[in-house]
Amino acid sequence: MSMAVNAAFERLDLKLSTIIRLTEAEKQAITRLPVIIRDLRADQDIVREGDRPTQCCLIVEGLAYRYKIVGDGRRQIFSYHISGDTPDLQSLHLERMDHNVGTLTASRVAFIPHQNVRALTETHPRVLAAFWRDGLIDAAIFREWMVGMGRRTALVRIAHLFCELFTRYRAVGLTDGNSFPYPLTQTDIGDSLGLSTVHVNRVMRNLKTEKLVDVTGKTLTILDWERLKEVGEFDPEYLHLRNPPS
Amino acid sequence: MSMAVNAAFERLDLKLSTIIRLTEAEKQAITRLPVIIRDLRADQDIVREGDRPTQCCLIVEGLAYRYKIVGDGRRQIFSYHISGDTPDLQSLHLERMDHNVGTLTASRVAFIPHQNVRALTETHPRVLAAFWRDGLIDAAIFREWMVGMGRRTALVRIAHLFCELFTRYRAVGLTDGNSFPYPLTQTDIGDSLGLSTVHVNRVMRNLKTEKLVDVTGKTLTILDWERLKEVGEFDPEYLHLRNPPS
DNA sequence: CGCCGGTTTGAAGAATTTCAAAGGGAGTGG
DNA sequence: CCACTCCCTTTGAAATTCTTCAAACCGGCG
Repeated sequence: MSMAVNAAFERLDLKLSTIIRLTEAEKQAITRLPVIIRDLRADQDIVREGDRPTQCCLIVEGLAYRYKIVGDGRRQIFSYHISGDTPDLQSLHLERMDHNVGTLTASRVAFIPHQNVRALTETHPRVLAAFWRDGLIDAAIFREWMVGMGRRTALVRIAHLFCELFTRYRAVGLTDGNSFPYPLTQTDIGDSLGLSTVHVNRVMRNLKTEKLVDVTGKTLTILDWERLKEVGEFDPEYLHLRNPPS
Repeated sequence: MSMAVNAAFERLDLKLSTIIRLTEAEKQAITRLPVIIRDLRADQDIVREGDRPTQCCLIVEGLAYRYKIVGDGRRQIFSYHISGDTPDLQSLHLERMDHNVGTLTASRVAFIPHQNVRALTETHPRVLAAFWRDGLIDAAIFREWMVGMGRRTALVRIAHLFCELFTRYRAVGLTDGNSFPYPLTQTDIGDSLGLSTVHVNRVMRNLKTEKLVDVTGKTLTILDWERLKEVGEFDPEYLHLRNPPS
């Protein structure tokens, strides 16, 4: 297995360990899951609404996202998924996909047959609990986005999203100082937070001129974490991390 | 145990049975969970953000809801919970509550110690899967609300919410023809869908003058289900019911 | 060089909020 | 049984946020 896949499994272990500290045996049982690796280009669907998957995916490298297309072609993005995430674990229990999972960048994805995941959770109940818990955190993130879309202004929402992304990248060791990979377009941000691209653009300019963030190439740098947290009304509690950012 | 509590457990069984058809033994194991019944007045919190619950709750009668209060006192409602629902099952795996659960009406609630739920899921893995699945449907509902807040107009959102409530009440046998219990205020609707009370009022008037719904007392009647579904862009797929409404 | 996806800008328009106040209806106390 | 109160609904008008449309710009890449 490639280094990258091992690293992704380690990030998964790390994430799952946040309350139930897994034993070495449990971590190894996860790492030894049989996988089929696929390399996908950007903007490819991993699973589609209506599919009845027989396998789950683990993001090894790249950025994936969950989304739905509504009647008139508009898109709502629900979440972003980085290395170590398992965005469609729900397919274990919900036969039919009610939304899409796709890649935002070229990505390497590991597919694991449901039967092997089931076998793992049957023999390792604590791993099962960890997977369950992981999905509950997904739901907590959805709720936090709902708060944003329902009750916060565009500026707060965008600042909050940057705080969340930074915190999650940091939790799995994928930040570089105050920078993290940022391949998102302003349209993606808008489709995530319920805003038009034009408005995202104007708010981003504020964040930049206020020296809160800087975007260079496909990297976002947080220039003033304290103030960004304040502007974004960001409290990482909902992410249920063991070591929240200082 | 009172009739009402039995009925609530039957609704829970019904809900959990939607994919994994539970055996009589499994249903009985659920029904025999030890419970402490409490009667709560309207507008009481069942659990609060920051709490570390040692028990889960089952709604027996009444209407509960999950919500969060943001900085300036504004409220975001995430979901509504009726008889047979277990709105804080997540506390089994997420130690600290990241939001509140409260009553909207006077309600009867059954509390079940975590240790008994854990014992049940250890001896009955299929019940565990059913609980897990139930939480995944919660998350699917969150996503659907996100679509609404991000990408649908106020009219569509409100019509959609009414469709959802009707469908969920119907699934547990609590509708009366095309009517269902409706104790929500226009402020509640607004706090659910990210709208002001004033605007909710104006949209409700449209729905009423268009003869789509009627609100009398604390009952909402759907006057034209087909058109309401259409206006609300409602597709019940996300609820993952076995028998979606015709 | 020229294309392409993404960003930026301007100006007009729409949806929705805010503020302020009046109206209604159900329950409570006198 | 009336009067009062409280909560919720309804209405009007002005203000704001955000969207839409349209076009120019920009930087990387084949």
